[in-house]
Amino acid sequence: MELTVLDRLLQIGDLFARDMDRAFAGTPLTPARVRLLWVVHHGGPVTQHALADALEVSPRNVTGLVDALEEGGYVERTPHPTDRRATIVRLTETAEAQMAEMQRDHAEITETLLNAVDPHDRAAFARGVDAVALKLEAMVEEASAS
Amino acid sequence: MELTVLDRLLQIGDLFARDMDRAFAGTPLTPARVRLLWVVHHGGPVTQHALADALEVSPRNVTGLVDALEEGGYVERTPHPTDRRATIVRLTETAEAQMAEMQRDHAEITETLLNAVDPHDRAAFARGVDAVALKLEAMVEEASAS
DNA sequence: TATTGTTATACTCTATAACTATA
DNA sequence: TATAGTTATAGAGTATAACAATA
Repeated sequence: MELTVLDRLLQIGDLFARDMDRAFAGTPLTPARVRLLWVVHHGGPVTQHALADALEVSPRNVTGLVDALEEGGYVERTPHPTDRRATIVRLTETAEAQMAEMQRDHAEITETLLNAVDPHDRAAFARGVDAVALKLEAMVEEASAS
Repeated sequence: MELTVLDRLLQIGDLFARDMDRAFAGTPLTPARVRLLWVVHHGGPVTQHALADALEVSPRNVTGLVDALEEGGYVERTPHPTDRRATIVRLTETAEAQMAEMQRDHAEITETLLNAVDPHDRAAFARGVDAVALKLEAMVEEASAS
């Protein structure tokens, strides 16, 4: 069975996710937890509520993820300086270093994958990927509006 | 923050998954269950064990998915003609029709997305997607071998 | 002895609803 | 009255291990 372009695109996401999974096997890190760390790494210390919004999950879900990450020594809960209801989540030094390394790996993988594309095709490929992502985004938005 | 090509590719997978989710909201169909139906639709009636291999999940997991799908009227368990240990899973007519429709939608989406790519870029884009998928597949295989 | 599917158990991700402390 | 986070509860996906029936 020949794979369509869409199949290929979905396959890429799957492969990448599975590779990430494998990379964190044996640690308490799971995809959802890594995603939280990734968001805090990029956005800096943040309240759990804002984190729930950023991850598009429920506040309750964030509580569980932060619980596990705190116990594993990846994040710290510190009180909000002015709002005593709120909790600020920040990465520990270990986690910060780990995310920085992950970011380097990410960049390296991006480069390796792009190098796998014929040099003459690269620019068109990048434009195509952009166009498809934007189109799909618009389609999903339109669909969820109706 | 500018998105890299890899980010875009991952975003495409995410968007698509979320759209599928939304499409089956309100039914007992979930991503894992739809995936099982999809595999049976394409491969035909199959034992649960073979299904576990195809889906790359545990046999126990298949039992649960088939339980739910059987209760919902999407699949039927029938005895294997010669091996009395084994169970054959087949789609009901309803599910078969639903999967056929999904396949048509899938093809339509593929076409719409490709049409979003500049005609001059299309061939190069398709070649690039193929190259990236194959490269990533090779990378994952190599990584899991070590 | 090996294989198929199931029961038993457990962990993770996710959600909604009710509650507490604070704003 | 509204908001931040937690407790309570529940469903889904996943895994391993033990087991029964069959090959």
